[in-house]
Amino acid sequence: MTESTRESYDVHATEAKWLKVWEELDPFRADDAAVIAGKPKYYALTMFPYPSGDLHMGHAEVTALHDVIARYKRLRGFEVLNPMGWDSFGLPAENAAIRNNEHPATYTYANIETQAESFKRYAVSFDWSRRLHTSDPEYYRWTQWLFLKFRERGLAYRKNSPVNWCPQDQTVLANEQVVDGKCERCGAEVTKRELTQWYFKITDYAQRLLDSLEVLAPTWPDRVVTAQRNWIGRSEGAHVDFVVHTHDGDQSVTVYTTRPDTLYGATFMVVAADAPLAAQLCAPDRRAALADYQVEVRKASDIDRLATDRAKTGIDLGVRATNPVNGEQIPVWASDYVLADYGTGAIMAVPAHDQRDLDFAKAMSLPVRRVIDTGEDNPEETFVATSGDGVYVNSGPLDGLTDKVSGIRTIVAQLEDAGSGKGAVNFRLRDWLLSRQRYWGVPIPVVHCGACGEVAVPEDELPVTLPELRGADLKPKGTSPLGAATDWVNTTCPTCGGPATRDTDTMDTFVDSSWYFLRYCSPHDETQAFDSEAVNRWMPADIYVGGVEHAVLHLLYARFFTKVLHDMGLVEVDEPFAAQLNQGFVINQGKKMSKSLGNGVNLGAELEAYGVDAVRLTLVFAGPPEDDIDWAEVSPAGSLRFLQRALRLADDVSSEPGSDVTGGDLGLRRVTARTVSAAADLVESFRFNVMVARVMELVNLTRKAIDTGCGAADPAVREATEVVAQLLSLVAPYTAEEMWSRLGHRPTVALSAWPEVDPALLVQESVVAVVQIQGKVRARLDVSPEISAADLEQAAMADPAVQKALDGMQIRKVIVREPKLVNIVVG
RNA sequence: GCCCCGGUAGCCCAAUGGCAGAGGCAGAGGUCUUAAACACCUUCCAGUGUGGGUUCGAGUCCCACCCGGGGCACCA
Repeated sequence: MTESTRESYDVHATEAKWLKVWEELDPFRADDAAVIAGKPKYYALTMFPYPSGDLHMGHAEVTALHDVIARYKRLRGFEVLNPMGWDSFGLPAENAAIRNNEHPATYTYANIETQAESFKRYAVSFDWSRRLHTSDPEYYRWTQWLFLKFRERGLAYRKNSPVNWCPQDQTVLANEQVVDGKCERCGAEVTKRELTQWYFKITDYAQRLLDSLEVLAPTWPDRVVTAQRNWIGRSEGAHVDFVVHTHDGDQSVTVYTTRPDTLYGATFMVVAADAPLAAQLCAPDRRAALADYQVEVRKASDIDRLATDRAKTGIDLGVRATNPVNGEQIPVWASDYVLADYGTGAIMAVPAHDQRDLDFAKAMSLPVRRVIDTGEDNPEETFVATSGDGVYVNSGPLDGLTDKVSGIRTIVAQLEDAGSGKGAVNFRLRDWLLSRQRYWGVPIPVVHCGACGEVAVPEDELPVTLPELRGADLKPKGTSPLGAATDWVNTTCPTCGGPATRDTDTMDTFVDSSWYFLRYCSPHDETQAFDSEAVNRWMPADIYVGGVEHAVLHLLYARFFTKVLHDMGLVEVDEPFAAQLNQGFVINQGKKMSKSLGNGVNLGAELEAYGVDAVRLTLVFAGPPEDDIDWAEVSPAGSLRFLQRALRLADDVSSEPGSDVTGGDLGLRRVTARTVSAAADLVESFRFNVMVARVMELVNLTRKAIDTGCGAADPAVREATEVVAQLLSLVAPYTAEEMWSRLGHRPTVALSAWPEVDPALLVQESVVAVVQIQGKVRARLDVSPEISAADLEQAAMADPAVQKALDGMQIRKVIVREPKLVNIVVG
């Protein structure tokens, strides 16, 4: 061993050297012409970052994992589209601008440059020619265009409704952005406000969004599919019409129920206290009480509402309703336990078989009537509602039935015959509230005209660019800061030419990210949002790598957008992401990294200490991609040692490039072939950590072959080392490139072809067959992989150790699984 | 409360129903070295959360429970 090979590996010099070469070669540009000519495409997509500061460990992990796939597919002969951009509108830039008295663009674009430089150093194989930023007018012009198209189709509309309000960020929030009653971004307790806001009608797509999950389920993570199913929240039941006898006459009120079969047990009705219906139905002498109650309800935050042990409250509206199946007169109440925006905002209460109704009945001393005898204690006495199957009682035509399905079918048929109800489906999903009262976002391209009303800005006047505001102008004050730019707000109506005002809200930044993956397909097109041909060429994204925190936010919205664009005939696919991989978090010492805990790990410092390759390798090797990585439990120093070992192999190889390998050491050749074959399966199934383990194994064996085996001159050693360089190129591009170069090849290893495997090398010469007696191993036999069952059994029986163990035993059964196992059952 | 995922060596993790160990970290010993670092070699370590079941055979399949992580939740 020479002295020089024992010198430690100067990772930073290697990085500088190859970064320059790659810059010149520009090897990762996706070529549309190649795909048109018939080369198979692969669209590798990773969730684009928000430009807050420099890259952190999370970015390092997701892009390291993502790049394994992109680089693998490139070696496998695919034309890979691997774009990167920035989700560059949003609150942090705006808050920084207020703090520093500057424009949000300053912060945003400075951070983008920092992150872009870091990504380049990090050697992710992105096609930088397709880079986009959602805050560029060239991009958001088309976000506005899409909004107008949605509006034309009736999928973007304005309504007045109670909305989620974040008092900290001074803006409304979508349902999806309220987590446990708190603002997803800042953690402040969310309150309600009644405002006129823009919505996307995502509820029109609820069923299709649900149905397609079936198609996605095999290739999407379970937790994402489950989360979306839960979020869409389909339930089946019935609409039932009750006639309410109000002071102003009879009024039909429809309730939604999943248990129409318990209709005979409905002893009262409840309407949402904050719905207009409550006031409509209310008896005159109860109106003051209702108004008082409504004040109480509005004061309660979502946090209070969610408290599980919260006592039921409500007021009697002083009117009665007729139960359509038995004519019974039941009281009508208003309460906040019924939600205004789910179902019809009114329910029939069946306290015997619904715990919430029972709690309310108990609190208000309302009657309870059991209509299903489940064999459990009677809820009328225990105040524990029963919800299972049982025998129907007190239920007219249902009496005697014993299962829910036929109970529901019978009662729905009866309601439909009588014209007082019908089967119905309901969704938990609400429309997507897209208006925001903040500055740094896409202006809504609508003007409000006293004469013409709401008027779309004509397409040829897009983009409606943001007015120049900075610093204190941006301070949140409950209405959009855009309203202060009076020159901008005051405009003329595109329809009548009269004075009009611009809509001052901006769009939720999730609108921007709902279509960026389409823009990547033709990022510089100045005439349209995207070129449909290019989109049809590349879409769907074959893999989408990103964080599970978007399980119901971005991923649901992007699916909705894609389905709408499909319906508009603009894209062929109706699902954007064929497969998905969610990485875990990088944590430290068992906890999420945070400033307050002081356990943050700085990516830049790690890269400085161990180099890009060692950090990437550590992240990929740590465990399954979905698992969290505790940085305290992994060893970037160990990764660096391994990379040095691998690199040293390349120095030791002494055969010439292109040497005929057919006469090379067969044992090593077999391992090399098996490693290549296994690596392909492992990458395809996202088991990258195991793939790395296989490469380590090959490195160890090649080392052994050089030192104590066939020797450095054997062409099998070259073959193995070249495979190491190629497989390592998926994870450690600098080291792999350096190896490739030292092996006498021209750059770049990233574009070398996936190594071919001679199938003959995958066939084992002999295998070890295990002979068990009662499941215990008694002998091991070297046999041919093609051995017949009879021959294997015979060989097993002939083995002396087996014969000794079987001495005097009665053989009951022999199980043979050639060529690997014989199990002899005695007894 | 309902639903999903997981629990293998001191640690991170492998294991088409067929010998519990591929790889790594940490530890121990050794070779090399004046010594150390580097490198290389050798080596210790669990019967798979608990209890049942299916099977010739279970980490793997089924049931119940415990623990950890996640989703939904006053959604009728």
